[in-house]
Amino acid sequence: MKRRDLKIDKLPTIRRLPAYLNLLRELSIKGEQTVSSSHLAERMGIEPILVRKDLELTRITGTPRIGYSIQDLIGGIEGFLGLGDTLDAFLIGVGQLGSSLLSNQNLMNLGLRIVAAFDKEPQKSRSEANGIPVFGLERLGELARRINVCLAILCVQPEEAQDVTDILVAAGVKGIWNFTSANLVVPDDVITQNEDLCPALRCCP
Amino acid sequence: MKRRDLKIDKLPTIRRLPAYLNLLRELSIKGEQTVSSSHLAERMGIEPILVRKDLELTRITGTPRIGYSIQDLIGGIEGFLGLGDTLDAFLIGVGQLGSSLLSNQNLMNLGLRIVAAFDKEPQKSRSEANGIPVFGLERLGELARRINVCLAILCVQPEEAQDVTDILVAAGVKGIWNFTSANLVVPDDVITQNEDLCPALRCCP
DNA sequence: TAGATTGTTAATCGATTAACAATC
DNA sequence: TAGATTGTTAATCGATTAACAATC
Repeated sequence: MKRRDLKIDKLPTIRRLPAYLNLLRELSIKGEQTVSSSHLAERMGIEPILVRKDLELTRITGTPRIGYSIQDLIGGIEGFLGLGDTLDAFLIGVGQLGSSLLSNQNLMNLGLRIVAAFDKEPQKSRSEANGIPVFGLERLGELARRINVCLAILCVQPEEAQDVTDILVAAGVKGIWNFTSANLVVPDDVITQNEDLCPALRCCP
Repeated sequence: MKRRDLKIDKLPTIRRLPAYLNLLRELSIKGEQTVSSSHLAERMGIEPILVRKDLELTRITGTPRIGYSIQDLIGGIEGFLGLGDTLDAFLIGVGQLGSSLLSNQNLMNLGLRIVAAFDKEPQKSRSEANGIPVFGLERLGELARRINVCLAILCVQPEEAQDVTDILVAAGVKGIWNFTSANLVVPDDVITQNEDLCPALRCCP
């Protein structure tokens, strides 16, 4: 069964899967073989039944009284998330946040590879250190078409975000990971994920 | 009516409010006076009725045929989110992501002020540039108690995250904004918001 | 076997959407 | 007035939780 055939719309679950993965890898390193839904639940701060529902999506089944095989789950989640086959991405805007992402090991772990970065002032940008070339913004459209990436990471100024987005969409990019505060307008077949740093500040009285 | 008296549990709405705020400020700068729910909805990529429901929470009412007063909405959302009264926070872990947050203007806009930063190797950390002192991690507990901040921003290595969290919780911190991949275990009266950079990668086939 | 844990089926809860009356 | 837009009330939808049978 291909990923596309599965229900894609279990968004809350999908967002939790990477957290399960982290936890499972940690347990695996500790030498654990199996894990129960209640243990995972406690570590995640959620209910065991929710864990079981989430894991159901990966098609991995557990064993009553034993729990789930950690290796199976790792494989199942990686497979479901499409990790393993690395996903190429562009990064646009090599400012402080952008360069921080360029060197972020987590992205690699998730199977994301930034193949090129773009900036208004490429010579100024502090990257290249990671071996990733930084091009001028004017080359974005051309290279997006040529290299045919489907994911872009947006770290530009909010005012520039929509313009850059339009270029990306025109070039066939299907996913935009938006770190700007701009609300992007995109066609229906393009997915945006906003990571605007807006905490639910109301934790404090 | 104090914020505390309002229903706090409209989480999806609360998470959308900062986005409305950005949009409204933008419109305000353009000289607009009023805005309709359908216009906001289009810009946000959601349904007009959802916008009206969201705005209901701020207690600002609109006018049929006219829409909402942009100034009123800005004030209402700021009031609701408790912006205006600045919230003091600690930042722990002044690596690349940490220093990027230290200089992030967005946080200031949201009324968040980082009053001190901590790092295992404070002398190595590249900050202080922003006038924010960087202390050694060993002083965290003491200073958290003395300065009495209620929010902390966590940018340490995942392995250190739980230890640092325990110190923070013991010192009375009530909100932890977690940028690590660790799953933090905290008491019920402490809120964590995870910003682990885990995109729903599945946008691409 | 007895007991723990999974996985299924049904119930609840909360968020979104729909319908429409109110109103400027 | 006529028409656009709000705000209310009800319906739908989806996610979480509960109950419990299946099973190792």
